[in-house]
Amino acid sequence: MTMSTADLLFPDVTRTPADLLAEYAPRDLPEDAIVSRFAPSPTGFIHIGGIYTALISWMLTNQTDGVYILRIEDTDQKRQIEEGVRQIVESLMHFGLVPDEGPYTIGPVEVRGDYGPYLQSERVDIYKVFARDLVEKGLAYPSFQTSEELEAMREAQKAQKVKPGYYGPWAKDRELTEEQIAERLAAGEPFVIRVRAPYPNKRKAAIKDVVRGKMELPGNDKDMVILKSDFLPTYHFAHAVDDTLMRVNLIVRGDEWLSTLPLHVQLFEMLDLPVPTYAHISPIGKQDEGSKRKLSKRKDPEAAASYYLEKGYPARAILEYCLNLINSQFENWRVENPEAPFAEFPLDLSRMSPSLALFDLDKLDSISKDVIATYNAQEVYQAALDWAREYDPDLAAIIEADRDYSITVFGVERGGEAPRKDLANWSDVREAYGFFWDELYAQSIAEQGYIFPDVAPEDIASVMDFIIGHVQDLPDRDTWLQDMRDFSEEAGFAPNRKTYKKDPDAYKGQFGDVMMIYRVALANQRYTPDLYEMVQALGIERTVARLERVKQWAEG
RNA sequence: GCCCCAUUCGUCUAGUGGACCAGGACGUAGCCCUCUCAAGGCUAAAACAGGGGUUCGAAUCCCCUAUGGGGCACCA
Repeated sequence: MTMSTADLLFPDVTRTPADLLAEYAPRDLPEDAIVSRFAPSPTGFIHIGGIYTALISWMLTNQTDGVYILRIEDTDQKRQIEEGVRQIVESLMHFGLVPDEGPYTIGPVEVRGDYGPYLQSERVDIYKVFARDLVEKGLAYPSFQTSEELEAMREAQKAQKVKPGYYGPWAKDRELTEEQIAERLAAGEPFVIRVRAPYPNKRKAAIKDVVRGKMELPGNDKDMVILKSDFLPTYHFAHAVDDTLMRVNLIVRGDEWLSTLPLHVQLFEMLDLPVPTYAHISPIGKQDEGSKRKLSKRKDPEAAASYYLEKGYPARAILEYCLNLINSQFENWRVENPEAPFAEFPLDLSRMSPSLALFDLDKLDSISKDVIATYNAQEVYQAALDWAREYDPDLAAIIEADRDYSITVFGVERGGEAPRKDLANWSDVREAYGFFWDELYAQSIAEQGYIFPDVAPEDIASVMDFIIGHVQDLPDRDTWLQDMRDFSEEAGFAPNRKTYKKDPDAYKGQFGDVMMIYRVALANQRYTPDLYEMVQALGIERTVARLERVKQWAEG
């Protein structure tokens, strides 16, 4: 008796596609619920574009009471990276984009789901069922070419100036008889399974794409590999099988898949499965020597999502920036809904631009400043500390040493109507607030000396004298300022710049100089928050100590 | 080389045949406020890639060119 090619190829397959379709039944969800998935390779590296894609899926599925799945595309055994899955999940958790279903256990959090396995390498038996089905229907066949033969074929095609690929007349094994196949199988020749694409293919592939609208692409006529020689599927086949069985109804992915879309549509049709809706999104790019290009994992450190975390951008700022790229209406929505969680923003893929967007760090900074401006002092303290523990341990130790004081510091000019917007990320903390902590203040003086304006030392000393006496019993803000003005004038400083400019020789300087002396004495910086608030935050003791030291310096 | 996709200020974009001498945001510049910054307010410079059509009328529709992006793997 002779065995069919399908039996020869897949002797251990007992189930049919119908069995699997029944096993992974349609989900019991609201009519318009979106089921989507994030499907990275397990390299551990998350591209900022990955976060961008995951964010879209997360938003849409959350807003429709759908399901957001993490599926790991580990079908390329050459690229395995240990711990990759864990790193991916941790990154997603850091951004708050936690999948509803997936292959992971992190600490107490165990996430599985009824539509797994979620690791493609564990789904081999499932792919075989569908591959066998195609072989039985004559829509797929084993192909025995070696990579050398394929390379030679491509060379020949290049020489003849015809399009490269395994198709029609070039597809040598397309017309192998069952007997021939049986022989070569018996001889133990390695093989792959290829789809039998119509050739020539005049039919156009009709596609529903939420970002680009309706499209018609030339139908596929290449006999693409669906199962590799190790029986692991290629992306194309896994996409059709997995997204069907997981009942995914919206495929969000990069537009690099556009060119293989006709193949995907063809696969669904061959398997007699409904074609899902797609959202092909454009990549994030950067300006590179006058031209735009996609952010490259190899060349651009800023392609890694972790890059922004290291800099200390709050996850929310990064996500809000991404939202801004996805739908520019987001920024108007944000103005109208300053308090609302960004997850409530009605994301609309049809309003997304189909072309490449450049990542704009200035814009990120601006958004991040707005985000941080909504934090209260404790939140700033906590977030800055969390960041510093990982990326700037010295700073962490310093701000942690006196928690109450640090919170007071972060409360300067914060929480009112117009909060300071001087932090775009946590690595800005040192520069903007460092001087508040004695250690960093002393360090600054040690490194660059005092940076007073050009005023005689004895005048600085006399300013110190006055402030030291005056600061002991700090009056209200207006009085304080008026006292400073009065002192300044009595001490021989012009009341304002204009007056000073008119007759520079008549004055020691101007009021602003006095205040600058005050400021530098306390911070050794030219740029600081409001002086009055600074004094309050520093406290009398610390303030006087700094002033005394300056006085000594000025006198000596 | 072939195929697909895209193209509005520096950047992200609004714009779906007349409401556009093209609007907003970031960035830039100036002014105001002011003890320095930050913020805030006001103002300014700044774009429909080019060429042909279609139409009474085009940023918007069609064609060509240019430029950019992506693909042409037993990688995703």
